Amino acid sequence: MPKKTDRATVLPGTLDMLILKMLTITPMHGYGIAQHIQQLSQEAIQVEEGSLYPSLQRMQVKGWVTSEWSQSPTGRRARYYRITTAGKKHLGAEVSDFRKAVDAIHRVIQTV
Amino acid sequence: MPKKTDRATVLPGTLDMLILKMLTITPMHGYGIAQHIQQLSQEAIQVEEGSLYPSLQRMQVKGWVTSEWSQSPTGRRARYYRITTAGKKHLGAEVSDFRKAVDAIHRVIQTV
DNA sequence: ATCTATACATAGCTAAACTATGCATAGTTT
DNA sequence: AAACTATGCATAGTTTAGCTATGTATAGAT
Repeated sequence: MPKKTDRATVLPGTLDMLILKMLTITPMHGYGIAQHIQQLSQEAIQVEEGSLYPSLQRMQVKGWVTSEWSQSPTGRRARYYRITTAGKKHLGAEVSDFRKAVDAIHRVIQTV
Repeated sequence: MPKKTDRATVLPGTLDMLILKMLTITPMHGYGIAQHIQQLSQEAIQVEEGSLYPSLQRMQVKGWVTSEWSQSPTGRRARYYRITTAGKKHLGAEVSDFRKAVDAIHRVIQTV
């Protein structure tokens, strides 16, 4: 029996944005991206591998990231992702839309 | 050819919360809920009927809302929804989780 | 008469994120 | 030497929310 999906993502639809943001720091491999997000969010966000890698592949198809095999600091092979110019542009739009959306939701849920 | 789904919801996963919040004001029918959310969000959020009614039904099954047929002020039949005690409790948790999630995301995307 | 706004509802599709699983290797522990 | 843990990538299959599109129906305005 598969486990009941009790709690979904922190906020669906924001994963791409978080990943792209991490890649503006420096090119990273998937595992590193997940670690960074987890640490920066103070353990509030944990990116599942089954979400992470499909997302990276989608974004590669869309031209927001590129990737190449390389060596991780620990000497293991790893695929390093790099944000593209189009990716940066998209990230900017996503962050802007996110802020607007949050503001809009706050207006609604703060009503007395 | 069906239209490309270009922009999804403002923020997926928040619809139930918004609907429940509206019902804390007063019992409303579906159409009224959509109008209220649209106005309070200053037109930023538009709730599609194909999202609204399924959501109301799901929440009814979960026991967060009840409903009954009645008359709208314009004299037309309308199904009025009312938030339950369980619904209020759930709403509180949702709002709390939402705020935490937004904070966590902000921590990540505000990194320099 | 026709059009617009109000009002509910569902069938069918899409896409994101999840669970579960598989593969593989470096380093540590027993 | 064997086992375990952490690192690392990837995909198959499922679930679910929200969407598009469509149908029904009626009050009020033009």
